[in-house]
Amino acid sequence: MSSKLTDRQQQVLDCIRECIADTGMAPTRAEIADIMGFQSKNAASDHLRALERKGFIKLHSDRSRGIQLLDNAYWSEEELPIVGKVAAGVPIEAIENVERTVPVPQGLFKQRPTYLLKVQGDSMIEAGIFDGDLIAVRKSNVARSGEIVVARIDEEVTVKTLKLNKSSATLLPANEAYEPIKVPADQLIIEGIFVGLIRDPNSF
Amino acid sequence: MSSKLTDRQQQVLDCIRECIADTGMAPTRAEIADIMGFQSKNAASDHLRALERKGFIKLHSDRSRGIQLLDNAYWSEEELPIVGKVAAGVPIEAIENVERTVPVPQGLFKQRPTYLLKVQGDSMIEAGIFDGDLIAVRKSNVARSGEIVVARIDEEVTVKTLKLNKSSATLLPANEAYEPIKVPADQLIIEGIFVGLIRDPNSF
DNA sequence: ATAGGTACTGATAATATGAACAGTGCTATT
DNA sequence: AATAGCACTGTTCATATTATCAGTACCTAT
Repeated sequence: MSSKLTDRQQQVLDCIRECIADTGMAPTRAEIADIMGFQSKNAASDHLRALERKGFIKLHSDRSRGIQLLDNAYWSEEELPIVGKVAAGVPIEAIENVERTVPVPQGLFKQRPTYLLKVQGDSMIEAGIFDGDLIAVRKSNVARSGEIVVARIDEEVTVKTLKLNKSSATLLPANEAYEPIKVPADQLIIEGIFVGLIRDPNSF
Repeated sequence: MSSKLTDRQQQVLDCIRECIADTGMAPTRAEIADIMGFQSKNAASDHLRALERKGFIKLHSDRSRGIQLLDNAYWSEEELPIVGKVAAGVPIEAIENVERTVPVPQGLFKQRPTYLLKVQGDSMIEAGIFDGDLIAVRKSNVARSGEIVVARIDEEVTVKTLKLNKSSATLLPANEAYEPIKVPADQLIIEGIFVGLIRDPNSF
């Protein structure tokens, strides 16, 4: 239903977004024509109809500036639990008790996280993941090679970059001081995939 | 200047907020009158003038639905603007146009950010700030030594760790490949303080 | 070759909306 | 007692804005 936009339609949509970001108001047909360089207001009308038909905006008929953005409009917020601490160095602690929850809106990250983990240790600092950071994790039991994953070995949970070979998996730290961990494929349990990071320098 | 609102004025302001949250459009005088139960559109006009005089909204004259919620009102919810890109390497780009907005809840960071900046360059990688990261910035024109700040030199904006001496300031990169920038105290303008970081590995 | 989508120009009519003015009643302050 | 701000009703007028119709031109798929 929501087919793709043409270049020109995309430009008009961007123009509407800019207007709203700029003034808080949606533009009129005349304003769109002005910004886009149309001689006729109807050119703008045509584009708006196309954008509505393709599901990107909603037009409120007979209302001034009655253009409503639809696609990225629905950010519903969700409280995500911090389910525990995860070692970025030596694996230490298991995923267990919910310490507290943090409001994470849908749409903050491209992939929707399932829960948050507080990072302990410094084995991922070269990947920009520091001690104390919160990482957003999407629950998954599979992962592709190269992704940063939350993995469980025995009863311990750790965050590392995953490298998959034929029959074995390697958990790669991002810190020269640590050694890669090689695990037989059947002993490795993927808990989830790293989909975002939140850092608060003022949280202790 | 921004004196307090009367109960009725507060109600009108809330009504405007709701309208915008609901439909994306500001209400007309007639719609406000309708929602509030006024018999006359002018009652709404009067309230709008009062709200503008007290600094809560901006009225765009002769424009339909030309009601703009001002600073304290507009972004106080959750949507924070990404106001531009900032160089973490060599300063390149100025704070300017709003690209898009991202929903950032109140309690996500200890200090409430005013806006977000997209980081360009790698001069802060040892501080865990990577190219493409969004940094949350609280607007401020003062900062303490040791804080990570967004600073403006001439017309260029950059993010660095601030070190203050007697009469001069030093902007310290977190990357061995870059040199500290020493600036006379009067040529340095602090734009804001780093209060949080958001990274989305899937955003591109 | 015909139909439909895209991408416009140009003009007119209908209506939505803002602005201005003239009032009323209340309350708090000087 | 007078003044000012608040909180409205009611009306009129100018203009901002949408809606619609009539065209032109180009391109693609049937």
